[in-house]
Amino acid sequence: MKLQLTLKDIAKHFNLSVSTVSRALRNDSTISEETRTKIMDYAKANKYKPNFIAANLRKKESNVIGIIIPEISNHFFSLIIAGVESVVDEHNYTLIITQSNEKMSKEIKCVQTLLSSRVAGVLASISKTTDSYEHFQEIIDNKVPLVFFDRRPKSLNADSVIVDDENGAFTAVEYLIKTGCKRIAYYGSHASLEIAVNRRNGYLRALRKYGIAEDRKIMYDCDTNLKAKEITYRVLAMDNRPDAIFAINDNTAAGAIYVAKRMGFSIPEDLSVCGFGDGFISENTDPSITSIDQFPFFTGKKAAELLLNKIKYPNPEETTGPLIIETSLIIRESTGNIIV
Amino acid sequence: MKLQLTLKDIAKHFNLSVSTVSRALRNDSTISEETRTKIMDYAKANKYKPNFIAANLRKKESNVIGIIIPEISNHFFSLIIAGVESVVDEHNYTLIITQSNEKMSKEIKCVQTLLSSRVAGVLASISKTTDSYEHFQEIIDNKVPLVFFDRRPKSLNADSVIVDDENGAFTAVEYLIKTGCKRIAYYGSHASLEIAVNRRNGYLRALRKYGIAEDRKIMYDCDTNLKAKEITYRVLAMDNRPDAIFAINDNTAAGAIYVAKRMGFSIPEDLSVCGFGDGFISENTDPSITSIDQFPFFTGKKAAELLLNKIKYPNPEETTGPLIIETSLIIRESTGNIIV
DNA sequence: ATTAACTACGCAAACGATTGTGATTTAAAA
DNA sequence: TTTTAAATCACAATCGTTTGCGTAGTTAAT
Repeated sequence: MKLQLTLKDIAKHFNLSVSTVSRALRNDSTISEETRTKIMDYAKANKYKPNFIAANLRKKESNVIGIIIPEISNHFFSLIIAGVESVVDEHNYTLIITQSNEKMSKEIKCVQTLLSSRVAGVLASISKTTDSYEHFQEIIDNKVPLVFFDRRPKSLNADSVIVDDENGAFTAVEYLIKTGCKRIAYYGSHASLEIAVNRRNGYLRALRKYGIAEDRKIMYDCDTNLKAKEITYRVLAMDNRPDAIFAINDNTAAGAIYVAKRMGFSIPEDLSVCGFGDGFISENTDPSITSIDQFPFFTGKKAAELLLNKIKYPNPEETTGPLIIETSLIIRESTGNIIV
Repeated sequence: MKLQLTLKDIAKHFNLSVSTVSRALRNDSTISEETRTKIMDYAKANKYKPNFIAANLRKKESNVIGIIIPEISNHFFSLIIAGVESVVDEHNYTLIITQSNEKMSKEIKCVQTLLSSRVAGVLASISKTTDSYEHFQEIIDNKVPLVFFDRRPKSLNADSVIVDDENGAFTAVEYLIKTGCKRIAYYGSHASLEIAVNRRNGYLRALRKYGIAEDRKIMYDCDTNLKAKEITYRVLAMDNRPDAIFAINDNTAAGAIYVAKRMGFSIPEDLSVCGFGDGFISENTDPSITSIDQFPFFTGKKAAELLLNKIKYPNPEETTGPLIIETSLIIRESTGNIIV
């Protein structure tokens, strides 16, 4: 048995030329109806599979798009991948997934791989440690379409699909205020991440709007479950303790809740807690966590659609402004009711 | 600016032949030291990227391996992907990810894509709805190495890496018994899935070992959070109610806990609950859930290693027995202490 | 009957890399 | 000085497709 049937094999079988077979399979009308069906039937019966490699080489185009993800097993990103996959698949493209593991060195390697694979376009979310963008510039220089999602470089003129973190945070904090919270702590992350800055800004804007003074003493650098478990004892034991905690992600919120319950606080009566990101933890904690849904699947879809559009209508110079995904507040049990 | 530098471009620049450039870049000693470094320097300076497509076509081999996943956003599978990616990357292969969405029709399409992409090998976990295996047989017929992970077809002679579900379930239930539970309910899944059957068998074996009679009345077809929430009211309200629940996955266990708490039962005093799979929900519920870790990252690693080994040392006929991943019981708060 | 216009297909050159073989140069051996 | 072998590199085929162009053979128009 031949390993893989080729056009040449089919041509030989019918005593035809390779080009005729090729055209017949693409249903080219310059080939007679009779010959066409004859060839197509034979191809189907013998499970002919076009060699994408050869076709792509010849056509100098590719049906694969590449994606660079900080961490595949992160639920948020895996949902983005699912969204991307849904549209990529629909358009008969193939997805190559690479993972940076939040390290710039690996991220650079990902770019090399994707470029060597001559992908038609790349989707990327930069790693936390990335502080120079030459590798991404190289993608642009090679004129392969590039779209960032969620996390994007500050100093690069490229398309992107980002979440409206600022508004999301604002909405969450405003909601806390409307439920009667007057002293809201912030558990955030390093200013190096744009999303962290934006969420913090949303938090601050909400405070300002309702005339609540910003207090640095209850704003923490705390973005993991573990850190929240460490810090929350101190936070809730202080004089003039916060009556709410707004955390940059649900894992952190869960850590805060864990500690608060063990310290005897009841939630949301004594303390309201709100997370961000709606990982699926938030539904399973007790109480379940009020949070901000970022619609990662939708984000992935939009990013892929934008990329495919750029592939279809190439226009290297032009980049539209970022596509902004609006968030949604999901109210659960860890916050109180709005006071009218 | 040229789109992508090729060997021909470099050759032209130095007035050398393409073959010389090719050999120089692979550090072939038949090319003079001087020419070699000259070429390599130039290539590096101008960011030459070998065209994998062309190389693969010529060499009739591929540096990409494909994976077929039922659902990417499932945490278990995303961890498997991460494990796969880690070894695939280490060996300078590229990963193409396809998703069956638990549908056989899509799964067939995935196989077509992978075969057309002339992957060097494929990793697959079959979808829940797959009931014929011709598409996988086709992979084998084409002599491309194939390794199943976690879920495998019953009637196909292929390599696989599977979790020792039977022993895992046995260990969990034995532990429940040792903590004093005498009437253990089972929340399981359809018999169509091999893993469901195995877990159930482990459950039954543990009961037998300790002389506990199997009772069909407390064995349920219940494998989601929602179903658990529906069913548990009834389960815990019955006469002679169970003093423990062993659930086929953590989501289901979380649903049971949710209801049990609301019915006023305290866990684990009144009711022990044990899950399976150690999704990261289990750490964040209250109480956190005792569960069975399946080591998905490790499973992915092993599957990838097995596949790469088959690629390296092709031996189409021979398939070793399945590689079995042992599980581990993670004791948390939803179960009691062992009674000595 | 001659020319024009189709129809249906084949030829051959690409795409970019790899690799066996052949050719030239140079230096060493006889 | 001639022979030989090693060192360097070029030639050309090849992987499987695609595609512009050319060419038989047929039909229709003049």
